[in-house]
Amino acid sequence: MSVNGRNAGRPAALDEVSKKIIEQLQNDGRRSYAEIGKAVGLSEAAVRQRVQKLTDAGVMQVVAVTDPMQLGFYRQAMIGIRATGDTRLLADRLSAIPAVDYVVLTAGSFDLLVEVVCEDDDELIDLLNSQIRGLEGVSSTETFVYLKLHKQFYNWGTR
Amino acid sequence: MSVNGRNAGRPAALDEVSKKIIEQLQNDGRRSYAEIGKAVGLSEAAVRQRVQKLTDAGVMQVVAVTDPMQLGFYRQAMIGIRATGDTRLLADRLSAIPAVDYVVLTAGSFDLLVEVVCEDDDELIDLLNSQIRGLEGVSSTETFVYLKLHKQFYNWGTR
DNA sequence: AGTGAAACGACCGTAGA
DNA sequence: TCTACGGTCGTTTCACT
Repeated sequence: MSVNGRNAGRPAALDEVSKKIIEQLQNDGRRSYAEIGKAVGLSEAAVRQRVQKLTDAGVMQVVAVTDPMQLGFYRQAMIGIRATGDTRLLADRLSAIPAVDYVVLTAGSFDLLVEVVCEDDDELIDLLNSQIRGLEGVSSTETFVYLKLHKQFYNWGTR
Repeated sequence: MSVNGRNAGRPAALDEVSKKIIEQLQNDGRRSYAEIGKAVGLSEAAVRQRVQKLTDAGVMQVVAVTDPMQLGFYRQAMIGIRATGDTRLLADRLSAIPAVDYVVLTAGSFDLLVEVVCEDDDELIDLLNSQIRGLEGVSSTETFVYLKLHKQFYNWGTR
């Protein structure tokens, strides 16, 4: 927790032990606390407390991530959007679209970037025409169809 | 497994039970097999076998994902890259840079999109000048600095 | 914040339908 | 591919430092 009870300030840096715990869970999210404890030199209970705290603070979460291709979603794309009006409202509406799995407000020649996951080209075309380009505040879009997702890392922050 | 032992073809669609299991683990990657079994109407051992198979097949993996902001990485950006030569080689070199956490080959006005995670603007500037723009095959870049990561979903494929 | 101990529950291998 | 079961190991709670 932060010193003053708010979380407005910049979070305190993690110590080396917590970083090691996170690394262990980045390699395998189901590794037991006891095993992690052995690796980082802490008791099982201590590891569990730290994981709990890290999770509660939103520093990390243990989740299943899936491979869209393996699940029948053969078409992914990043869509750059130029917008008018409040981009936060637009981001909310974009987030509500099931095929949209990533929304970020940016500075540069796009105001938003959204990643979409589709079953095929037809769904992507429909998505663009019927769901995205029609949204209020979307002035133009540019689509970058994924040819190959080369590499994706989940070790943000610890590297 | 695929019928002929290779994984070249399109994977078979998952049945409803496996989808439910994945959903459970997307909500909480540490949920016990017994608990998941209760939710999907299967024994603990059956759930365990299916999770093992899904993991081995690369359909899903349970991992810790972290929030870069909470770990002191206050600057993220997407970089669009126009390239000459073999983009696969370039993608390999980009993947080797620690600050790069996402590399995708695209069709469109960029040949690659890479996401980077930096501590601050200085690191981002250095990354662009010293590590990315100097790579052989990079003809131009365009940087989209993240103002706010609005939403990120991990339920790719199941939606 | 950490340890240690005891009760409980989860996990894993194996056998069998 | 599933259930059933027993041994082992992990997790949880609590008292203590």
